Amino acid sequence: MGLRERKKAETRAALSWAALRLTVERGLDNVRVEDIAEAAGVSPRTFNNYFSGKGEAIVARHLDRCLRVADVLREDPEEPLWDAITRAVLTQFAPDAAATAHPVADTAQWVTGVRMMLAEPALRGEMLRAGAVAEAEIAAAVGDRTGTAPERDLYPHLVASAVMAATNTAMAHHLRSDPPVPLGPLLADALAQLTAGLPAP
Amino acid sequence: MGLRERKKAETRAALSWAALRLTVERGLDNVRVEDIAEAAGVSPRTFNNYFSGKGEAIVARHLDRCLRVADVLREDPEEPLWDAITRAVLTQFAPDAAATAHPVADTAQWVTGVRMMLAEPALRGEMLRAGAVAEAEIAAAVGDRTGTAPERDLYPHLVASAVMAATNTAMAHHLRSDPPVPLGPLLADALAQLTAGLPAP
DNA sequence: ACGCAAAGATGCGGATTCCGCAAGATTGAG
DNA sequence: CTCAATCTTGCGGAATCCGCATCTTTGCGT
Repeated sequence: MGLRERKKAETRAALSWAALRLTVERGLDNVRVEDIAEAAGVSPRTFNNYFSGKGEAIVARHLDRCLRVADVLREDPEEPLWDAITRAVLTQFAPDAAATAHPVADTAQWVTGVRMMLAEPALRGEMLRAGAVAEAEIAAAVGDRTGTAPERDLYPHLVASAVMAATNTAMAHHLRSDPPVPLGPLLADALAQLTAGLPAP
Repeated sequence: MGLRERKKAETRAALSWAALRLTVERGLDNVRVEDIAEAAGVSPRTFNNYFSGKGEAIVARHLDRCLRVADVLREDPEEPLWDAITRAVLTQFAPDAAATAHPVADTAQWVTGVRMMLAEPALRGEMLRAGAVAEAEIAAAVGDRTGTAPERDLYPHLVASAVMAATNTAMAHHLRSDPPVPLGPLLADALAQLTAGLPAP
C-alpha cells in the first residue's frame, strides 16, 4: 500500500473515530460536521469526501467489523457452517480489539454515552443499514460454503440476516444490562438458540 | 374517535401515501418535502409536524404493519407461539390489504419504482429502523406469551429480531425475483426454516 | 533527479432540510 | 355559546450536503 492509500485510510479512521468519540461525549445534536473535521485535522468539506453524513462516519467502524465477519467465513470452508459463523462473530465482536487502540479514560461514562448515542433513532437506523450492507457479503460467503446462490435461494440471505439479528440483539442486551453481562457469552448464546430453532422456553 | 383525531389520521395517511407514491414514481432525490405537502393538501411546515423527514413518512405504512404484528400476537395466548407468529406475519404482509386501498395503474412500473426506492441506502436504513421500533413491541408480546421479561431475558428480543429478519429477507427476495415469487409462501418458508434452526442444506 | 498526469483537499455558493417561535384557525367540552 | 386546547401555517435561522473550480500532493516514467 502506497503513501497515498495509507494517508487516505488514516484520514478515514481519524474522521470516524472523532465522530464516534465526540458523539458519545456530547450527544449527536451537539456535534457538527465542522467539529469532527477539526478534530481530525481536515477541512469540513473534506469530511464529505469520505462520508455522506455524521451517521455514516459514526458507524463506519461497526460496518468494518461486520464486513470482516464475511472475510472470516471465507477462510476455512471445511469447518461446519455454524461453527465458523460463531467463531467469526466472536472474533470480531467479543474482545473488541478496536477499543484497545483507543483506550477510554472513564469506562462508565463511555458506556453511558454509547447508550445515549444508540437511543438516537437516526443512529439506530444508520447502524442497521451498515448491518444490511454487510449482510450481502455474509450471504455471499454463506452461499459459497453451502452451494446456494444468493440471487436464487432464500437460504444464504436468511442465515446472514439471522446472524446479524442475533448479533444486534446480543449487543443491545449487553448495553441494556446492569451490571453489564459480558458480550462474548451473550453472542454465543444467541447464535446457539438460533441454531436450535428458538424453541419456546 | 372525534372529528379532530380522524382528520389528523387522514392527514397523516395522505402525507405518507403521497410520500410513497411520489418517491416510487420519481425517485427519492426528485421529491421535495414541498411536493409531498402539496400532494397532500397541506403546507410544507405541517409536514414536519407529522414526520421528521421524507424517510419517516415513506416507511410509516411499513411501520404500522409491523406494529400490527405485535397486536395480533396478543390476541390468542393459547395458540402455539410460532403458529401465532406465522399467522400474524402472513396476515399483515401476504395479501397486502393496504395496497387494495390505493390501486396502482401500472403494476410493473410500480414494482420497478419500489425496487429503485429500496436501492436507496437512506430508505433501507429508515425501513430497518421502523422494524427495530416494532421489534420492541413484538418482543414485549412474545415476553407476555412465554413468561420471559424483555428487560432481563435475551429470548423475546431474539425471537422478535429473528422474525423481522425473516420478514425482511422474504420481502427482499420477493422484490428481487423475476418472475415474482408470491410473498406468502416465502414468508412461511422463511419462518419455518427459522424454527427448524437453519440447518445447512 | 525531474517533471507530468492523476488523485485528493479545500473554499465557495446554492439548494434543501429541519426545527423553534408566534399568530391565526378549528374543534370539542362545559 | 364561550373558551381553552389543539392544529395549521408562515417566517427565519442553523446545519447539512453536494457540484464546481482551484490548488496541493503523490506516484510514476524517463
